Amino acid sequence: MEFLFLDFYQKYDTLTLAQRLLGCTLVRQSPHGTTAGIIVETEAYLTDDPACHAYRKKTKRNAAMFGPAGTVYVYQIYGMHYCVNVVSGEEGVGEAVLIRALEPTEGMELMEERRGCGRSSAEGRMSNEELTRHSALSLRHLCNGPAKLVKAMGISIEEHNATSLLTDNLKIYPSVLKEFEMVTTTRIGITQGANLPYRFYVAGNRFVSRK
DNA sequence: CGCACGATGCTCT
DNA sequence: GAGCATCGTGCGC
Repeated sequence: MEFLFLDFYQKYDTLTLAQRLLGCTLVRQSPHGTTAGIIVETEAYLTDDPACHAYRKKTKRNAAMFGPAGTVYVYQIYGMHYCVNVVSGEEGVGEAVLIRALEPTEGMELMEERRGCGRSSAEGRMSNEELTRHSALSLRHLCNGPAKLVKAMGISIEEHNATSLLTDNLKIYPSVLKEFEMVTTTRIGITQGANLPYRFYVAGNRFVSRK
């Protein structure tokens, strides 16, 4: 199957792209192995939107947002976490789609290692039934948040910010979800532009960060 | 299960 | 110096 080409990122406005990315698969290839997941939750950040990092002007941090559609924008938040965006809209404008959650499909073991969710000492005392339940729980929490998926996928500012989604290192494949219901809500964790309905997720999907 | 809160460091004002 | 596009823990129910 072919990955998404430049025209996919170029032909939609940011709000539409945020919706069209649902169901698509984010794939990361690293020397340690391949990890992948279906995008199940996104948020749009527009240039005239006070919550958008590019709302005021171009700075060193947000420079990647002003690149062409299909550029990767990674930034640090709360001093210890990172989030990843797909740059959208016209080059030079400054808009992007935040990827908020993935349904893991490949390389879950590697994801666990990167997240630091290895077997705890408590698990040594669990019955098989408990272990199965705990494993399922871990899977559900592997990529159900913007900073979690960045860590699980091994995405970093140094290696990925301002790079193109058309390279093997990090790319996106077309939607694997045929028909699904989409939910639209306000965005999470912001104060400015808090009532704009710019968050989208796959209805009923258990890997979404929050309902 | 849900809610409250502290960690932690960079960026822009 | 304030403010973060967050997460994990700890507590109460």
